Amino acid sequence: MSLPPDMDASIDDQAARAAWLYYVGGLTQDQIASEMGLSRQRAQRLVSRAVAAGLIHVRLNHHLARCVELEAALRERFGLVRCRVMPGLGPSRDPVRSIAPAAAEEMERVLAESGSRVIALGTGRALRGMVDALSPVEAPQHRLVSLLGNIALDGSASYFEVIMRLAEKVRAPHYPMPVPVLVDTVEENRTLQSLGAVRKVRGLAQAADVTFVGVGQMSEDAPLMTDGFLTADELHEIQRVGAAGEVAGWIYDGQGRYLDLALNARLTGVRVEIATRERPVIGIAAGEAKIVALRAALTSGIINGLVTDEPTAAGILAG
Amino acid sequence: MSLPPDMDASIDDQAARAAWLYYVGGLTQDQIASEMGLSRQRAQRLVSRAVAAGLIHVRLNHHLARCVELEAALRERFGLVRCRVMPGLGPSRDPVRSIAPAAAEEMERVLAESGSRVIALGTGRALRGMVDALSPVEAPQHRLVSLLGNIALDGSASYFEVIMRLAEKVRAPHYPMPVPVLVDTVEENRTLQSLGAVRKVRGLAQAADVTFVGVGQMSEDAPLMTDGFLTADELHEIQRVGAAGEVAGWIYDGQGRYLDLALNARLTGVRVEIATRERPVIGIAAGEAKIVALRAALTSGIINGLVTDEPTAAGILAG
DNA sequence: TCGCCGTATGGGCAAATACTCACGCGCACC
DNA sequence: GGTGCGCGTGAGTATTTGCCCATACGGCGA
Repeated sequence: MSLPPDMDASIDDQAARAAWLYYVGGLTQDQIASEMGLSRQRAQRLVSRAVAAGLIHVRLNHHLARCVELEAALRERFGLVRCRVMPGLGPSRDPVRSIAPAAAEEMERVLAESGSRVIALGTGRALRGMVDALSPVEAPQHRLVSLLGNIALDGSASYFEVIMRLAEKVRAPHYPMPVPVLVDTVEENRTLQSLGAVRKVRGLAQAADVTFVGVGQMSEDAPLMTDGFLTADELHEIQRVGAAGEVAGWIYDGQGRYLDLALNARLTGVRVEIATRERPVIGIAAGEAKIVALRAALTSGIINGLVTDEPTAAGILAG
Repeated sequence: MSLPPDMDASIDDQAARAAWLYYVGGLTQDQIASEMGLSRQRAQRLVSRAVAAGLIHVRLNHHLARCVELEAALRERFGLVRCRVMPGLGPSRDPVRSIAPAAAEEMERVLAESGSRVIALGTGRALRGMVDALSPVEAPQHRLVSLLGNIALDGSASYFEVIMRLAEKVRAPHYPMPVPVLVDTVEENRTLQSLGAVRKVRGLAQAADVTFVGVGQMSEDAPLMTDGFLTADELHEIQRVGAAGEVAGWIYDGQGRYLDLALNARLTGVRVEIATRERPVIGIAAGEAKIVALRAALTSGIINGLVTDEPTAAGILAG
């Protein structure tokens, strides 16, 4: 997945230019084709490529009354530091599409601070979407630190990589958690935690000025299970003891109190503790399935900032 | 299939929602129509309205190699503090469309500062475009001040209003220059300048931390003439003494030295003096006609920041 | 060298979108 | 109360776009 040297760069350049002419200039693909000396089909492919590759950002420059209401209600009820509610995209559409641009704006707001900040990051599809939607900005004054590893049980590193992508975009020093998410035994965990490198990253993460996390549901489609960290049996067992959701792998109940599980001893990542106004924890999540998990995390204050979509916000408030 | 029976309060809300579904959600206008319970034509109109009203922002998330080169060359040659070059849109297209989003980003960068800043603003189509392209952000810590009035010779106030619009978007205290751009006599000017309110605004503008200005050409299509501040005869006279361009109404020659004109004594606005690294002056301008004016202003350092488009950048460097 | 395979290209076509026009409704002015 | 005006609406239509497919190109292994 390394960036090609030149050929693709110029392809991306062409794509970006075509998309610029299309969306900003308002030219038709025919006009773009003649302007750039291409066939119309090629112009079409370039525009569509630019969109697919995220070379083009579309953002809403208008706060919908309904979303603002929901934001206010959520702020009020849970005492949130930050809250954004984006319009829903209707059922059967991935809500990450909707919240990613707003999450990116929240991140940009932090990155724009001129003072040096420590920014901690979880993992997950929503955070990955956020990073993809982010405009590249030079922000080398900040430090990015991971709350948990990105290596699955089988050793594969494909679990949604967030911190490296982000670091690439903003050119900030970054501290990935250099360990698997979950280890097999308590002893292995103890050994890992004693490593200087791990201790340093943990310390940084615990001192983060702001934290961005996804929120996982504990229903049958729990990310922990689909990503292979839990078996179906383990999931059901944990559901029985009242699991409602999970942040960075740490599972909590319906009131947002962390559960005392055997699993905990094998988790290597940092547990996000109660968020404060000075050190907020922003949850990035949306979807019917996550409503319960979000309400619980908001109730106890595991997260005190939220970016979500309209139906999810309504669902949280309905409970 | 319609989600909530909620009559979306305003037409803009509907338009924004439709555009969101279209651009972010990727629904077709047919799907939007059934989702929102409208006719397809209405959905189409809403989307197009949202685009026209600037409810939707499209930005490029990719720096084109050619533009980066031009930026580097301009930075180097004129010692610029800030420089952005956006892709051109081809001839016969308004270059303001191209530079407005980039100018808005520059402004957002300033607005994102947490410390309090004084931001001075000129007038003109380019600045107006910048403000239109700006995302609304709460930035009440800053103060916005106008470099010149917005009242034309005939008393009309329609001259591109920038500061009020901007203040509305960012909710910052603002200080418009409460006078006509140009008065009839030197005495009138002296009277105006002695007013406390005017003195205060001038003082603020002169102490601005950052200044955004348009740049006017002095060719036959000079904004000063088309906006009615100069007659054709006056323009020709001023051209004869070497006028190359104008910033906030103050005319300078090909080296960017302000000219000593009779007109000056009747101008009420603040003259932008040499920009510094700490107090930069950002020029927002593009177009074939403005190349000479821009090169002059850059040469003497009337402006030390620039947002322009590709052909204009190339033209400036070619001279 | 040949043939195969993956990839990119342009033509054609159906779907989607933008535009035009005629109509209807409400409103203000007569 | 009539009349004209302006705005919004839906139907119809021209344009634009997205997609499929046949084909050309180029690299690679036999």
